[in-house]
Amino acid sequence: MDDESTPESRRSGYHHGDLRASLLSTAMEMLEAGESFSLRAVAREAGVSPTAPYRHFADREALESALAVQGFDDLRRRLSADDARASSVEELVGFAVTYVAFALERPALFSLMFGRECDDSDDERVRAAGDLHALLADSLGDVFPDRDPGPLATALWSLTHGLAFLHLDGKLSAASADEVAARVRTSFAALGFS
Amino acid sequence: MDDESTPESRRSGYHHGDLRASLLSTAMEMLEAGESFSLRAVAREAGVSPTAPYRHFADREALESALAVQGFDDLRRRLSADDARASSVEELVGFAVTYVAFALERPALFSLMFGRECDDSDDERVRAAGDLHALLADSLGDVFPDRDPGPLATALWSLTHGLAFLHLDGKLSAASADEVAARVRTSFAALGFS
DNA sequence: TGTACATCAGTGAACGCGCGTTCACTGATGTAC
DNA sequence: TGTACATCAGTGAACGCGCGTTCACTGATGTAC
Repeated sequence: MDDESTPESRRSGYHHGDLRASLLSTAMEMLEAGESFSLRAVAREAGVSPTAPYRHFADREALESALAVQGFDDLRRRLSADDARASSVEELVGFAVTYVAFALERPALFSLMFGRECDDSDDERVRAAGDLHALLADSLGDVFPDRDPGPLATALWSLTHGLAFLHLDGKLSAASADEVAARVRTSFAALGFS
Repeated sequence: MDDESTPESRRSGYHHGDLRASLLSTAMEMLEAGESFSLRAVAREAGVSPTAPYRHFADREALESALAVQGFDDLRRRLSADDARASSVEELVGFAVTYVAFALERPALFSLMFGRECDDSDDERVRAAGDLHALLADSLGDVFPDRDPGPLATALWSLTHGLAFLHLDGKLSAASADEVAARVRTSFAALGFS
C-alpha cells in the first residue's frame, strides 16, 4: 500500500474499498431527498448486498446514530463555521433563521436528529449534540450576561424548534425559504428580539 | 327497533352493533397507550376480522383523520370547556400549559394531529383544526387588542409547540407533569408573559 | 522471493414478521307486499 | 302474520410488499516465515 492509494483507488469488484463511508453518504443522500431509509434500501443504493452493512454497523440504529452525528456537526458548522458564538441579538436571530432553514432543507435528517428515537448510549452522538447545545447556550450567555440563561434558552430554543416543526408539518405554510426566514425574524421581533 | 335498544344491546355474534365507534375507541386507546397502530391491529383489538374496518373507513388514512378530529375537539374542549376565550395573559399561559400537557399525555395522538401527514381533503378534519385555531387566535386578539395578532400568534404557538415537542422527544426532560407545567410558565415568563 | 495461512469484507439464500388491501363469500337484518 | 327479497356488515383466504436480521459461505487481502 503506497501513500497515494486512496480508498477509492483500491476498489475491486468484490471488496468495496470504503463501504462504511459510502453507506453513510448514500444514506445521507436519501435523507436529503426527504425520504427515510431502511438498511436494505441503503445497501441497494450502494450497490451491495443487503447484509454487507452489518460489517460496518451493528444494526440499523447504529447507522442512524452515525447520521445524526453528521447532522449535529453540520448544523453546528453551518451556524458558525469557526465555532464563534453569536454576540448580538441580531446574530442570535440569525442562528434561529439558520436552524429553521436547516430543518426545512433536510427534513428527514432533522427528524432523525430531534425525533423521538434517541440512542443515548452512543458516545459520539452525545458528544455531537452536546457541542451544538454548548454553542447555543454560550452564545445566549454572551448576549444576555445579566439574565438567567436557563429559562431564556429553553424559551428561545422552543420558539425556534416550534417554528421549524410547524413549517415542516405544514401548519405554517410558506412559499419560499425567504418567506420562512422572514417569519422567523418577525416572530422573534414580536417577542421583542430584533 | 325500539327506543331503548342501544347499539350495544343489538350485538349479536356476527353483527357487531356499532363497529365504527368501537374501532375509533379501540384505536384511541392504542394511541393513548403511546403506541401507534395499524388497521390490522385495531381490528384485532376490536375482535373483528382484518377487513371489517373497510366497511366503515375507506382506508387507513380515513381512520387516522377521524382520530385526529377527535383529538382536535378534545384539546379544544380541554382548553376551554365552553369555548370561552382566554381573557388574560395568565389564562393564555394556562392554555399553553394545557397544550403541552395534552401532548405529553397523549403523545401518539398529538403526533397524529400535528405530525407530517395531513389530509386536507377531509372536511371534518379541516373543521376541527379550524375550530381549535380560532379559539387560540380569538383569545390572543382579546388579550392583546392593540398588537398585530399574526406575528404574536405565530410566535406563541411556536413557543408552545416547541416546548411540547422538545419534551416529547426527550430533549427537555422532566420528572413530572408539574415540572413540565412549571417549565412552560417559566419560559413564558422569560419572554415577559406572566 | 515464495508460500501458507489468518483475517477481513463481502455474498446469497432464507427466516419470520406485520402490513394494507382485494376478492368472493355468507350470515343477519329490515322491509314491502 | 308470513314470506320473499334486497341490503347491510361481517368473514377468511390470499396477494405482494419491504423490512431487519441470521447463517454458512467465499473471494480478496495482508502477513509471518
